Amino acid sequence: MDLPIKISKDSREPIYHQIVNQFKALIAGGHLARGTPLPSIRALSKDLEISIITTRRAYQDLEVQGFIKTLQGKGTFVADISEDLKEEVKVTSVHNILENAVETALSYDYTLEQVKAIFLEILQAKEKGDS
Amino acid sequence: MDLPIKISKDSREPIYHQIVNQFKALIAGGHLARGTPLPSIRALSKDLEISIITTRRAYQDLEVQGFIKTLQGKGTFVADISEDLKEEVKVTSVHNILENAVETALSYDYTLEQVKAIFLEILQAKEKGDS
DNA sequence: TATACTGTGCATATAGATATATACAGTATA
DNA sequence: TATACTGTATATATCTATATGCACAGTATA
Repeated sequence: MDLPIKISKDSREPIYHQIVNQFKALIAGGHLARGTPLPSIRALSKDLEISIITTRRAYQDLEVQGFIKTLQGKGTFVADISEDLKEEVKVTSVHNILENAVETALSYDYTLEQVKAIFLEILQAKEKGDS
Repeated sequence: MDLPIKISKDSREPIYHQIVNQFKALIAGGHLARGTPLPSIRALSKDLEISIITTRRAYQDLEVQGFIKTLQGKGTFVADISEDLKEEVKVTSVHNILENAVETALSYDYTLEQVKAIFLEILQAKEKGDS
């Protein structure tokens, strides 16, 4: 299991929140099939150099939101969620953040045309060797 | 002076931060010309129902960043910043948030084409009666 | 059964945002 | 000059989010 979970300890966003969001994206995005075991809280904690409690909090949040399920003594696994739900999570997450970005641009007095132009530039940059 | 400063006390974003960002957008976006007086810290505090210290902190941050200047006893005013600087603030702020949104979409396994389609939908919605 | 894994619960530490009180100092103006 | 505005400084209190350490409990398996 070589999960691409990366956290920033300097970010304003809480660590447990970063973990939750990244797993949500991996699960809703289809990179983690149902039943797949997640790293144990101790393993992930050691890997990310954070406390067990922080990892646990992230896993608890994910469980409450229905993305994973934990079995004491056995481990933590990707929950059995429907494709519809995954799709809905994808759509709303991405829609919200994009809409928020547009709102911010408008608050800076950009016109819709300008926002579109900037956005298309960003996409073009991504199409080339950005990553 | 009827400033459109709105804060959310429930937001994860600190109140002073919300105030800073909104004034930045108003100033960089050209809605507040240089020399325009801002509300006094006491007036804004009362208006937003927050403490004077919180307002003061926001104003101090804005001053450090060069957007306003305060004169003891006189008040607080929009600073004399160049159009170039305003433009740079606009560009970087909006570019960053849009880029971040795209990154998030990619993390959810959307393709660039899909992101573009969703984005264009949002723009179209805005063009109609969204506000 | 021993042991080495899993997750769990509780009590606490730390940092940051915010609120409050108090006193001070500069400015405008009737 | 009186007063009613401005901003300033400082010290403290409170609340909350976040992170943590430690002891406990369930499970798998050699």
